[in-house]
Amino acid sequence: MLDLNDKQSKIISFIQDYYNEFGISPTVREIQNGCNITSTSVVDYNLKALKNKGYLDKRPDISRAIKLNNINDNFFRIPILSSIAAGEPLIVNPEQISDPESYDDYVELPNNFSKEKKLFALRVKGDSMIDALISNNDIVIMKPANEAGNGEMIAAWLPANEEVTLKRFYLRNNKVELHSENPKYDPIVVDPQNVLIKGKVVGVIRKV
Amino acid sequence: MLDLNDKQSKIISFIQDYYNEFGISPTVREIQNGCNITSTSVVDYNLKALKNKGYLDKRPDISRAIKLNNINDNFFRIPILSSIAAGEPLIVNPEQISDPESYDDYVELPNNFSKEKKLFALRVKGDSMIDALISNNDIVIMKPANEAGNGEMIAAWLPANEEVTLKRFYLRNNKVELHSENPKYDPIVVDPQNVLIKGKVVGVIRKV
DNA sequence: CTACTGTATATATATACAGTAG
DNA sequence: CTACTGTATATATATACAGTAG
Repeated sequence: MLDLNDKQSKIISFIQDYYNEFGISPTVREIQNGCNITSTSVVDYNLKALKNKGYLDKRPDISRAIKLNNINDNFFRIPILSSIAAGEPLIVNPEQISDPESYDDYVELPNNFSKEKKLFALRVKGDSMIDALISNNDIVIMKPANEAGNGEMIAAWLPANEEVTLKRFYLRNNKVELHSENPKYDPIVVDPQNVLIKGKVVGVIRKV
Repeated sequence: MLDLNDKQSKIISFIQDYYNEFGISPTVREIQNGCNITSTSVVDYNLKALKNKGYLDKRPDISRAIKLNNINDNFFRIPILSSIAAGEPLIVNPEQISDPESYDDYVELPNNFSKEKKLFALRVKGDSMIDALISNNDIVIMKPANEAGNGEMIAAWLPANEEVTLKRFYLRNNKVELHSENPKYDPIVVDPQNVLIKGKVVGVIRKV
């Protein structure tokens, strides 16, 4: 995508927000007022520029016919932060996800999947959760969380190993036990300060 | 929902179709022409009636501000026809699904889930596919199909048992073998004429 | 009452146009 | 050239209004 100046990105945001609120696109005049622009000509001028840059489409002479090229109002996008149990660290904290649009790898979920929209996803690598019916390449949908109850399926960051892993959480005798759902793998037992819970599993998606 | 007369359901369909094509709602005049209505007043009159009946909403004096109350353009709805391996027959053939909107039980999938939109879904009952990582209450997304290749996961109708079952398909020595993915269950071996393939599994969705 | 016909009209709206500044 | 200012204007558009028919 080509760069946008301040005015143009403000126009895009305004159209997006207006669309989210009303389900239709704003008029040139509404953009003018909403973005504090001096005249409709300037809006027109910048809309043409945005059209040339590929950010939107417009039907001529038709009211409210601006269409942003990546508008999606009926499902929400959550980023696939990284793979898990594959040695790669989570690049960012799930709490710090600012703009899901900026991630290349994502899944889109219908709005009725969950009321909670601040979810993220991880692609599962390996077979450690096979007995929980989660296999290699499945996408797990996660809700950000810092703590967990016994038996909950969580993604945890292990600083010692520098990896994120998908496990069932148990706190026993002041130790955190992370259980795989595969008899091949023994539980990981660590002190609580050596494990950082990143989120809880709220769904699984697999394409066959 | 209250009943609609011919003209009003035609108007609703026209708005829906127009929206699907252009991503915005039509004007009163476009509805007039598209539905062969004599004057804009009649459109206005019927739009008010439709608003009162709850079929749409409208912002006054605003162009193209009609919003159908159940418009969904970014994901598609597929019906959950019934449960499988639970003794209940499939009520209809998946090929005969006319209007996915008319089913009470459904899942909504983002448009990018599959190019094929004529899918249906079944809710899994039982543990016969546990080794394929499909468990009780999972929803399997199916593509309608009448035949299958060896090893494919299919939903099949067994007239003798009057049930739909989820199995892996194998054709060996002129017999159809339907294999569970659970060592607890023996394969079902039947003559080809005693089994009707209904669809192939294309996805699995589970909410935790 | 409901369900229109036919016409008029105010305004919502996109866009053109003549300048201006760097 | 780019990026505006300020104004004008054609038309796109929603809606009102006076009737009419059953």
